[in-house]
Amino acid sequence: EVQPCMPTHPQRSLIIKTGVQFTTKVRLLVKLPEVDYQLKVKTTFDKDLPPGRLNRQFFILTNSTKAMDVEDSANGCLSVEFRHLQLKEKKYINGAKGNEGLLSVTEELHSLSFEAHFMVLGLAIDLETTSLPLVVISNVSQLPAGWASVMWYNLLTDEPRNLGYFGNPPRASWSQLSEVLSWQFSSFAGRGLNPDQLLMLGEKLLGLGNSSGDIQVSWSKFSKENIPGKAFSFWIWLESILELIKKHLLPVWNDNYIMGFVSKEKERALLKGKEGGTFLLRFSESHLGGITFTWVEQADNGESNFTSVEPYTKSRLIALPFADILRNYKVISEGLVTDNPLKFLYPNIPKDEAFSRYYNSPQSKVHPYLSANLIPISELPSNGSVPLTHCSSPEPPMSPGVFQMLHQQLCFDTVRTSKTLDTELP
Amino acid sequence: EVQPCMPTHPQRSLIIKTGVQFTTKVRLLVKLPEVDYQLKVKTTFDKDLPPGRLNRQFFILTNSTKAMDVEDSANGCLSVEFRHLQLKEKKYINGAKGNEGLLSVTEELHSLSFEAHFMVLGLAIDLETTSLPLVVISNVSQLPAGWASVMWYNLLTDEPRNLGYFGNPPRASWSQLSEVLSWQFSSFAGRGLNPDQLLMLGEKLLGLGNSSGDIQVSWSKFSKENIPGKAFSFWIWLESILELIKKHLLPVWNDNYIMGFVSKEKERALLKGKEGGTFLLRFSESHLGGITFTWVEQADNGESNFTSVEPYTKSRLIALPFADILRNYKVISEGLVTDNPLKFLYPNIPKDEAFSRYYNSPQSKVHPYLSANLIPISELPSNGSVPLTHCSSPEPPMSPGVFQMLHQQLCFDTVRTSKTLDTELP
DNA sequence: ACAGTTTCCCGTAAATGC
DNA sequence: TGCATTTACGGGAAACTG
Repeated sequence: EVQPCMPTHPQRSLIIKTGVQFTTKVRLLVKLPEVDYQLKVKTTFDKDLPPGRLNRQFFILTNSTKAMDVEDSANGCLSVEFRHLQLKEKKYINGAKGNEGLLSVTEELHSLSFEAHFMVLGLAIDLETTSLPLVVISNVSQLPAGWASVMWYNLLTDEPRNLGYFGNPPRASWSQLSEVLSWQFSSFAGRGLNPDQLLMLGEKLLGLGNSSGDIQVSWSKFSKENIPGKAFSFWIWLESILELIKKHLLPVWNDNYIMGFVSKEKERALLKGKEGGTFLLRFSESHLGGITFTWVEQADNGESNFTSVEPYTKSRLIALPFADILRNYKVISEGLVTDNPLKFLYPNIPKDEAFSRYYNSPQSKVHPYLSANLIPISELPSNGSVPLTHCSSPEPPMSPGVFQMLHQQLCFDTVRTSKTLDTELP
Repeated sequence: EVQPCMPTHPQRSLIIKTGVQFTTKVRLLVKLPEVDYQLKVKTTFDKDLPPGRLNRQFFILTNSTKAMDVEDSANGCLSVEFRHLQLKEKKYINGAKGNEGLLSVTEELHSLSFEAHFMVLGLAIDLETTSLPLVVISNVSQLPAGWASVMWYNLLTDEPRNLGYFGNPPRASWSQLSEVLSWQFSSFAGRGLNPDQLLMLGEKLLGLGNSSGDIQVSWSKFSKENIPGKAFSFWIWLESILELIKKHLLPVWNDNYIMGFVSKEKERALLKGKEGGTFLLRFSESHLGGITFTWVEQADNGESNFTSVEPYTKSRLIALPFADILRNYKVISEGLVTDNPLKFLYPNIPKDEAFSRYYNSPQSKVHPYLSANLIPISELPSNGSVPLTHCSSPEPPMSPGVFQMLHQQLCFDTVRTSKTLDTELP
């Protein structure tokens, strides 16, 4: 009876930030003969609190009742769009905060309910429907964690409304999960992940050698516990890269010039023996939202030397777009500036052939002034470069597939600045 | 009877942004023998609207009545501090917006009133007092214009509450105004303006040659009309420099290494004949919030050649602090990188002697990576540098003085994040 | 003390009003 | 249509709160 409605861009709806406007729409699927007069729909947040009380309670600030109207578009059925809805937290007057412990706010699931009551031929009819589970956040910094919850829920259950889901969340198989991850990249950026990239992610998440069978991944391992030795979880790390791509690397990513997810070992194996100046682009595993490049030089004794630059993050890329960094990169050693060591994008694409379309022409020079530009540079420690060992790693493929299903379950309409949740009355 | 209260930092109080919390405090000056029980004070925004109705109307969102209490500090008199006050605009129900025309929102003056009523020995006593005129803004982008109004009001009138002031604002003499400008720099940054700098500002505002007598400056010329050929007024330009100093140049400014306000002509006159590589720092007159440097080179034929770099603005200085720009600046010409052309800060201070204390050591290098730095560079057009003419200009001095008076009239207390307006009951 | 969470509010962008 | 003004909200930081 209750159907989540159709998708366009996955703008991370189903996450609502307090104090920020959102939009939701309900459609009446059945044709009601004589009820095209005022049919009012009321929307309520967390209408029937489940018996296990929630940690936090919210209410809709703005007017939450509105009359249905014939829809503008084709089919002419009745619908209402609530705009400018806003959520606010109830202040627990007498310390009644249900603190169940355990669950973090981004694991707490909520819902919007819609009700309509009317009479047809002397018959009182009550309609009611409910949105998919929602996550409520108070700051955008919680959005990545909230989105992890929405993904995990919709990946693993068909229940339209199991608000206690994260009390005991099921595991996902790597094959399921890797599909969602690739879909995140394709929907959020435009290009998904290839089998090599997914393999690297699988090994990172599950440990080397576990990539053969279809291993189960726990919710905690995916999004809650930190990667060993790091201060962030797997998903938070991956999400920081999505963000970096979206803001600073979009065309380069979509044109497939960023290998991105490669282990350092594999990176060296790939570059080994390649022509001097061959480089590839890799996302930082040590810092959130960073991208670095590694290039190879062939020493006279036949050894390959590898050098990597400190990862560039958002703040650097704001100052200088990534393509311009690649274009003008220099190394300075004892005051001597070397030529750009980056010549060929792995395997052998001349750098400018790959990247010149993204170069920004230096800004127009106002006449009496010399232009003020920045060039990216690395200072070589005077004791010479750091030699690095290398090793190889395997790379079995992995095929896409569940895409359609996910597309249906996870996408939702978004209208302009605010989010739209779309639901239908039976 | 009504006295504006004492100053500490001029954090631009008297400007209130809608939807942002502010704080105000009232003190009872007379000792009331038997009234240390509940003495309630009510604060009202724009209590007695002047007959010429205001364009916009605001009200205090939060609770505006509070009981006086014995003050914590020394003197033990009664006072109330209203915290978390917030202003919201009234929506004119029936199009009653008084639109007097002419006045912009930052010229519209408002006020806060405070009232207390009580009985002493059977005598009903009403106390009432009012703040200095306030400017209400809705976005920080209006703050510079609002602050201009506050300055102009307090500079030129002693009336505690002439809300129609900007209907016909008086002119200021340049000697008065230049004091306030210098005071803005000293209070906002830490170092005021010297006579040479003020002279340049005077010539810029009044035209060359007008700097001898004590010319009158109109409000419009100061803050409303654009500088000829520019898209901003004199004050908006000056304020953009204050902001630049505060955010990016504070120690360098306070140590007096920024000449800043020099005409291009005078700049060249000063540098002419100086040792090659002598440079000085000048604020951009063409763009808001920009700083540039000009250096001189002595050609073989005995001529001086001057070169200036495109002004650095906020966005560039976020990427690379100004001192590091000076430190590492390079010029590239046909692929050849020259040494840093900046050698001596005018008149003859070796660059590193002046600026090395501000240099940022390149960030710690995470071991396996090469550091990722930016260096500031200018590309010399291949047709060679741009020759520039030069001329000299006079420089009579100008003495400070009214400082104390201004300090009393313009400073107001600020408490933590929010602004405080301080007023006293008679 | 501290970590998780919310609030605050600047500054940019977009929307709105005149 | 263009300009003046307000609203929206991301993002960093401070404040809160168990």
